[in-house]
Amino acid sequence: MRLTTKGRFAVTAMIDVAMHGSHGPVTLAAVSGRQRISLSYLEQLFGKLRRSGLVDSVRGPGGGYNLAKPQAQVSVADIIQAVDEPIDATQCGGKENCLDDRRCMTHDLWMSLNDHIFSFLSAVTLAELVKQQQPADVAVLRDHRQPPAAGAAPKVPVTEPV
Amino acid sequence: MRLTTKGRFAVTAMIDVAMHGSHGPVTLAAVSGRQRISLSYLEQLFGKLRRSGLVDSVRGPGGGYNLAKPQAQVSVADIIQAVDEPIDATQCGGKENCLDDRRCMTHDLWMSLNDHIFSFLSAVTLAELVKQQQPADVAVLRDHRQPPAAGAAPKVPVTEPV
DNA sequence: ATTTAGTTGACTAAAACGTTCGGGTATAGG
DNA sequence: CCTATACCCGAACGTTTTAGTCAACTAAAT
Repeated sequence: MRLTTKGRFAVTAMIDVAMHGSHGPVTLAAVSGRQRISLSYLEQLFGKLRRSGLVDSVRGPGGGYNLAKPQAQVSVADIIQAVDEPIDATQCGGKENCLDDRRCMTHDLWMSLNDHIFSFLSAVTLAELVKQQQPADVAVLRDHRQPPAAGAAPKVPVTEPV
Repeated sequence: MRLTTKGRFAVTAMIDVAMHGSHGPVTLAAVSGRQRISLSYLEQLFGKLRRSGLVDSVRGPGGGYNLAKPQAQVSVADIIQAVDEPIDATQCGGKENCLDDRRCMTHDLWMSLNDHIFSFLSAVTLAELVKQQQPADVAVLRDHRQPPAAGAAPKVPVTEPV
């Protein structure tokens, strides 16, 4: 699992769609305007998100993108995996001939690291991020949204430091 | 905390130094030969590792690099931070004006993510990696090392999946 | 029909990665 | 002193990835 800024753009955009998609598809033009992400770049990212089954597209006027699944069923890991190239932190591609014909020393380390980070990112869902976002950005939503839930905004659940 | 292959090279090289540094400095030429990493690239990486206080250098014949601290006090996070550019997953550089003059939505998410990954990598020390490596690579070490400890090679401690 | 908006592919500039090269400087050994 | 060793430094290079642009296309609503 690679960690770059590309994945962050995708997550940001998905949060935006989640927050504004309550009554109809969200256009990329709107996301672009709100999040200051290039429209064409968004098109590339959402192409991948769509092919990964994370969003559905609606063409034509009034069209745009909808989440394909409930917010609670979309994790950050899903999003990042959809847009980032796999990267394969082990370089040997799962084979064990990375160094001469033995397995390279960091093989296990990076496999384990991959697993751990993936676990963490899989545990953070869009629903949680949206919930966390609302109180801070109430100003942005002064249009058509229902008021934020009562006991809102628990922080992102960081599995406790080791 | 960015995650690229660059950090892996650094970790691999540090493990190599840790494993072969028991009686004197380890030359980068030796590391290069064993780990198949370009010598000049290693020089760049070790320049950073040295400036970060992770290794000490000894010049001249018989010189090379020594760990500057006990293996148990060097974490993977230390190594990666030394060689990888900070990257600042929040893009706004800690400021909160990423989007217009408000904080961008993913600010908290990525801060939290950074913290979590950092915690994980901080908990994995060189000592553990070396210990884990020995049984698999006994063949490589058929020179001057003491036999591996009795109950050797616990896997890298993955904090359990969520 | 026209407009909206997704879909696709090619193309670009800038950055990062990994490497190579060419020169330095300090030091141990003869 | 001389020389081989090995760290030190910086410039240049080719490749890949980012991030963004552009143009042409398709589907659907009015």
